[in-house]
Amino acid sequence: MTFCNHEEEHELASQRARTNMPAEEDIARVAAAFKAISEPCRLKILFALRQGELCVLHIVEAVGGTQSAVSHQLRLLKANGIVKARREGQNVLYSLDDEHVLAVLELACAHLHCHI
Amino acid sequence: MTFCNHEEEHELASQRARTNMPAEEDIARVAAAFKAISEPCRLKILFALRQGELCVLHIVEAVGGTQSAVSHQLRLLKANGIVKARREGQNVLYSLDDEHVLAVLELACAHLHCHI
DNA sequence: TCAATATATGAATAACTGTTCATATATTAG
DNA sequence: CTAATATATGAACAGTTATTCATATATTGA
Repeated sequence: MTFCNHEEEHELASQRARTNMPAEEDIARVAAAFKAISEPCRLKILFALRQGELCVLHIVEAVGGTQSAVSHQLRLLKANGIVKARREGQNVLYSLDDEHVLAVLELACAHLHCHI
Repeated sequence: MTFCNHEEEHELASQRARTNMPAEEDIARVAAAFKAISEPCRLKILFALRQGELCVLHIVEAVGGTQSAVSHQLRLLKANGIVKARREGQNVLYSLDDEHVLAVLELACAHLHCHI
């Protein structure tokens, strides 16, 4: 505690930071969710799904890459609650899990000043 | 185009997905920003900074780890526009870059049903 | 100027992640 | 049932990333 000789309000903030730190488990879940949407290929999938639900090969068309790679990415996105899937005959249709996902994307784009 | 035999609306969605896909450069920037906040250690830093600006060693106290590791993480967060820093004497005080950052965190937590 | 404190960084290693390839499973048409 | 189409997955390799260690830079007080 000999470090940081600035005002008392910062000391208090430091204490609050410790007491208000979320549980390790919640931190890990949030981190995993962000990691899921932190690769260009997976982000492209999400941007593609803004248009509505798409089958796997349509997603492959939209984002490029191989069917296998896209399928692996979809599994990761689904495992982290970013997208959901439903089977319709031979096809599996993917879509964004809920409105939070699109909201986060739009916030991020606003933050980075890119108009999408 | 022989795949995916479902309704016409999905075909149209697929076409729109291609035409409305953001530029590679924007995709990369968004991905990098999410990657920056996708590691537990860096997320803890952000949660700590909810309380206001903190010097490096207070952050180290709040999140654990070594000073060196935290400093590396802070550099990454700053390089991606997630946090900002200002020097005050011997200390460098870090804070969340703007209100978008907190908003994204809160949205993510709401999505995952964790109350923080 | 010298010592002490705070912060930053280069290099190396260890751990993690994405892609590819081959193949497996699932569904439907014939 | 068989063939064809759509989707999923295990294993291995390649590329990336986080941490550590040692050290460098910056600021202040004596």
